[in-house]
Amino acid sequence: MRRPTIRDVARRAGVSVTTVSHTFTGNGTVAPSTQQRVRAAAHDLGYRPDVIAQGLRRNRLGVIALVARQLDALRPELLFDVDYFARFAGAATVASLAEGLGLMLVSDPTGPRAAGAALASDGFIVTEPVTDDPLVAMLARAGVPFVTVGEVPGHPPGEGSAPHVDIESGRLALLALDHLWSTGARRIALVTGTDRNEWNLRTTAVYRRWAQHRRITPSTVHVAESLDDEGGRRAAISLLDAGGPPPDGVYVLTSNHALGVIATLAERGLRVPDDVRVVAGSDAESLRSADPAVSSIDLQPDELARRAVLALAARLDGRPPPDHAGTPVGRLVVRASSAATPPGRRP
Amino acid sequence: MRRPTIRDVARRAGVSVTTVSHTFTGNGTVAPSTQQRVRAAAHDLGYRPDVIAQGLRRNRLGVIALVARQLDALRPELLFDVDYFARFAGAATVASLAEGLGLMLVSDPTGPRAAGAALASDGFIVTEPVTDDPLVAMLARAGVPFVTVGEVPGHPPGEGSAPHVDIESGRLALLALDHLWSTGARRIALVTGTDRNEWNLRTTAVYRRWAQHRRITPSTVHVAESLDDEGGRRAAISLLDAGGPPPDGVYVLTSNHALGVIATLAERGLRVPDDVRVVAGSDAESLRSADPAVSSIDLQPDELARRAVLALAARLDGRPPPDHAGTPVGRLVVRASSAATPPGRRP
DNA sequence: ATGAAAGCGCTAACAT
DNA sequence: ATGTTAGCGCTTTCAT
Repeated sequence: MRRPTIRDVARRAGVSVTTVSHTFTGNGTVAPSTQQRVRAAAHDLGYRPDVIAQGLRRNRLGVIALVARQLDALRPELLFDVDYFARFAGAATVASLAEGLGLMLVSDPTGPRAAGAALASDGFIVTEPVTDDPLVAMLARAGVPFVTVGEVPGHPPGEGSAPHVDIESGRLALLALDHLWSTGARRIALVTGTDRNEWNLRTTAVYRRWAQHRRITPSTVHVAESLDDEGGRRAAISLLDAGGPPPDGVYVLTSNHALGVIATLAERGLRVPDDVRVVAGSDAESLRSADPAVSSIDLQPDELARRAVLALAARLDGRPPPDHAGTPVGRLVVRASSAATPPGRRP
Repeated sequence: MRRPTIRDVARRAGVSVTTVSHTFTGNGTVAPSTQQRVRAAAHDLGYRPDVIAQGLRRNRLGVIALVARQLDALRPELLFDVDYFARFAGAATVASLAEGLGLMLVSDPTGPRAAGAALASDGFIVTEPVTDDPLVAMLARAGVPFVTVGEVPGHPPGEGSAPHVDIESGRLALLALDHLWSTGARRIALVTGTDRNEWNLRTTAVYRRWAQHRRITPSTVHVAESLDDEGGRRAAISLLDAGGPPPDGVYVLTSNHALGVIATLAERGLRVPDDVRVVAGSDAESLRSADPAVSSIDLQPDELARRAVLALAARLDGRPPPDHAGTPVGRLVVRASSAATPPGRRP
C-alpha cells in the first residue's frame, strides 16, 4: 500500500496535479470550491506532500544543521555534558521548530565520513569557529548559508565576513575582571583554553589591555579544553609555582577548569573566596552546586542559539538579519566564590 | 554558478551518467581506469552527489528523528537540562553519525505545526512512550519505522508490538529496593511521576509485588514530572503527614524530585541517610554534587541511545535487530544518601 | 481558474 | 563494461 502521491489526490478530486499543488503551496489561484474538494480528497487518502520531492524541486529541505565540533575533539558521548552546548542545542531545537525548520546535529561535515544527509541541510550554525576554520572555509567556498556564533578570529566583521552572532566576549571579560577588582583582588590572573576561538583570544587581549590600564602585572595560563578539571589543576599549580605572591583573583574561562583551580587552591591551603576570588567564564550546573558555589559568566546560550537560528532563517529567506544591538547577551552571576572579603575578616 | 550535477561529471569524464552513478554508489561494475577518470572529473568540478535527489529516488534520506516529547510538556528551553535526555541525545547523535545517519531533533510530529522535514526522516526514535501514545499510533499507521525506548505500556511485547529497547525498569526497581532493604530500611516508600510510561508504571507494579513479598506496607506517592524539586517536596510532605511512622527509605524516580524529598526531610528534622535512606531512579549531575550525594539508578542513557539507533538502523536496512540479552543496562550507584547506618550510630 | 508538460538530480532496469 | 531511458513526487512556466 503505497503512500498516496499528488497524482492520486488529483485523480480523486477530479483535477490536475497542478491544482493540487497550488492549493497546498498557495501558489496560483484555485477556486475555493475546488480547494474544498482537493483538501477532502487529500484527507481521505491521508496525503502528505513528500518533503524530499519538494526539497528537490525547491532546492530547500527545511533543515538546518548545528555543527557539534566538540564531537571530534572531546569524548563524544559526553557531548551534552558541556553545559553550554547542551543548553545551546536545546534552545536551537526549539527555535528551529518555531521557524518551521528541522535541526540536525552533525559533526564536522568537511570530513569524508560525514553523514551524507549532513550536506543536504539548507544552512549551518557553527559555534565557536576557530582561526582559519576549515569548516567555515568549506561552507564559504561551497556557497552554503551559515552563521557562526562568535566571530571567526582573524576575519574581523565588516568586510564580506561571515555573519555571526555576537557573543560579546569583550564586554563580558571586563564584567568579570571589574567584578574581581571590586572585591578587592589586585593580583588577578587569567586561565583560558587553547582553542583559537574568539572566546579565548578576545578575552586574553582584553585582559592584557585591562591589566595595563589597572597597572597590574598580567598573568595568564592557557590549558587545553577538557571535560574534567585536570587542566584547571595544572593551571593553578603553574600559577602558584610561578614565584611571587599567589593571585588573589582568577578568571577561568572553562567551567570544568574553574573547579580544578578551586580544588587545587584548597589543597594548597588557600581559601576561596577569602584568599582567592574565582570567577568562571561559562556557567554550568556543577558550578551552581559546588561548594563554594562558583561565580560565573552566564553566556546565555539559549539566547545565543535563538539569535543564531533567527539569523540563519532570515538569511535563507533573503531577509536582513535581525538586529540585536542594544539588547546585550551574557551576564555575570555572582556566587560565593567571589564574595568580597572585608579586610577585617582576613586572618 | 550552478552546483555541478552528475551530468556535468559524465560529460567531463566522457562517460554516461550511469557510469558516474555506479562509481559513486558501488552498484554495477565500472572498470578501475574509468573510475579514476570519473573521480578525477568529479573532484575537478567539486561534485558531490545531491543527497535530496538520491533521497527521492531511494526513498531514503539518511536521517532519523529523535522525538523530544518533553519539549511539549516542560519548559522547552530547558529540554537538555533533563540530564537523562541530554545524555541520550548526545549519544544518539554520535551513534547515528557512526551509522552514516543524520539525527534530527523534532518535537511531536503529529501536530500540524511540525516542521515539514520532520516527516522526511527515515525512522523515529521515541523515548518513554506512554499508554495509547498518539505518536506511536500515528507512526504505526503510517508505516514509518520506529523504535521506542521502553515499552509502550499496554502493548506488551510479543505480538506485533513496536520494537523497543529494553530499559529494564523491573530489574532496576528491584535493585534499588533490595539495596534500601539491605541498608536496614523497613518502611520503604515509592515516589513516581505521573506520566503513564513504562518507567512509572512498571516500577509501581514491581514495588507492590516486592512489598508484598517483603511483608511491608506499600506506600506510594505520584507527583507530576517537573524540572524543579517542587513535586518532590509535595511528595515528602504527603509521605510525612500520612500518619504513622515516617518512612526510613524512599525510592524517588525523578532526580529533581529526589532533591525535593531530601530538602523537605531535612526541614522536618530527618537526617539523610541516618534517619531516611534515599535512592533516586535517574542519575544527574545535581545528584552527584548534592550534599549528601544522592544514590541513584544510572539508566545509562548513552547505552540506551546507542541501542536505539542500532536497532533502528538495522530495521531500516531490513536486518534483524541486534540482541542485547545478557548484557544488562542500567546500574545502581550507591552514594552517601543511602549509606547503611549501623544501629549503634543511631541516636 | 485550470491544466499540460518540462524538468529538479539521481538511480535502476534494461539494453548493448 | 558502458549506455539509454524511464521515472521518483513535486513545482512551475506557459497555455488555454
